[in-house]
Amino acid sequence: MSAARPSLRADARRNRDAVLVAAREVFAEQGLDAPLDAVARRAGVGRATLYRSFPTREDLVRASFDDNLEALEALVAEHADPDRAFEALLRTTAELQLRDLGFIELLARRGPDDAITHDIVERFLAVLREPLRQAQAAGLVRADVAEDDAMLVVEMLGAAARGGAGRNDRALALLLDALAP
Amino acid sequence: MSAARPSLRADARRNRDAVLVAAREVFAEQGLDAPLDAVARRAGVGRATLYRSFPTREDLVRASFDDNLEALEALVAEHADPDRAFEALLRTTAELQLRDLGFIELLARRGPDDAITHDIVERFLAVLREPLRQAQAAGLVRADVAEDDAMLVVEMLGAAARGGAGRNDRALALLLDALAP
DNA sequence: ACGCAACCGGACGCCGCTGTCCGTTTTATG
DNA sequence: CATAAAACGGACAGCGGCGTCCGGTTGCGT
Repeated sequence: MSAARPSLRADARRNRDAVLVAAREVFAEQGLDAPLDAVARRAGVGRATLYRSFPTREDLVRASFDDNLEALEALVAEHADPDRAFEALLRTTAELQLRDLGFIELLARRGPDDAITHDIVERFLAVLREPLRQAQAAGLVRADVAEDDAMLVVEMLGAAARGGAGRNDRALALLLDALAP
Repeated sequence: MSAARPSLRADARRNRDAVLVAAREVFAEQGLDAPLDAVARRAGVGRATLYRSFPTREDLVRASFDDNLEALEALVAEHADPDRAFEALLRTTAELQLRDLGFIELLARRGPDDAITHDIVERFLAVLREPLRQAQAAGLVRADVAEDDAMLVVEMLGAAARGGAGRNDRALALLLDALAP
C-alpha cells in the first residue's frame, strides 16, 4: 500500500504486487536468505521481472516488511489504554515472529546485509520508545529498563518463537514477569 | 580426547587433530554452516583429508563440540555447592555461547541437520536435569520450571549472546531473576 | 635401507543461486 | 486498429561450495 506509482503499466504493477505477496510468504517460511528464484517462481514471474521492480534483495526485504511496521505503528497509535500499549506491542510482535522467520531475523539484525535491517530496527525502536516510557510512568515496567533492553527482549522472543507457539507463550510470560517492578 | 585410535598412522592422527582444532575455530566464528573448505584451509590440509576423518558434516560437528559438553558435565559433577550448580551451568553456557556461534546454533537445534543437534541437545538436557531439580529443592528456582523451560532459557541466552557481552550479561540477569521464586 | 601400504591433496565434475541479456509479447496512444 | 514503447521471461555465463578420484608422497615394519 505504498503511494501510487502513477507511471507504471498495468501488467507491471500487477507483477510487482504478485512478487511482493510471494516474497512475504517465502521470507516468512525460509528466512531472509531464501533464494530469489523461489520468490519469482511462486509469483509466477521470471527472475528478470523481479529484479526490475526490486534491483537488490534489500529493496525487496524492505518493501516486504513495510506492512508489519505499519501495523505495529497503528497498533500503538490507536491503542485504547496507552499504559498497556507496550505490553500489547510485545505480544503482537511475538505473534508476528511466530509466523514469520524473516521477521525474527530482521529484528535480530541477522539479515544477509546489516544495512537492510538497521533502518527497520531503528523504526521499530521508534515505535517502542513512547509506549515503554508510558508503561514505566504507570509503574507497569521497571524504571531501569532501557530501550536497548526492550530490544533485547524482542530478540529473545524471536529465539523462543522458533520453537513453536508453546515456547512463544512461555517466553512471553517469563519476560513480562521479568520486566515488571 | 576420545579413546585412542590404535590403528592410525602418525600423520593421519596429526591431521585429524589439526582439522578438529580448525573446525572448532571456524564453527565458532561462522556457525555450523561454514564451508568445509574453510576448515580444511585453516588446518593446512586438503579437503579429501578432512572427509577421510569426518565423512559427513555431522561427524565433524559432533566431534567438535564434544569438549564443550564434557566441560559442562565436569562443571556440574565437581561443583562445590550443588544447590548453585544450576546457576553456574547457565552462566558457563552463556559464556560459551558468547564466544561460539556454532554452539548457539547447536543448542537452538538450528543446525544444518536436525539429527546432528538432537543428540547433543539430549545430552545437554541430561546435564541440566539434576542441577535444576536440586536448585528447585533448595528454593532457588521456581518449582514450576520444567526442563523444557530451562532449555528455552538457554536458547534465549543464545539469542542475547549474538549481541555481544553486554547483552549476554543483561539477559542472564533478567532471566535468572525471572526463574527465581 | 627398503618396499609396501596407508595417507595426502590438487583437480575435476556437479549443483544451486545469482544477475543480465535479448527476442517476444503486452499495453497504451492517436 | 496500428504502431511504438514498455515490460516480460527463458536462457546464459559466472561463482562458490560439495564430494570424489587418483598420481604422488610419507611413514612403518622388517
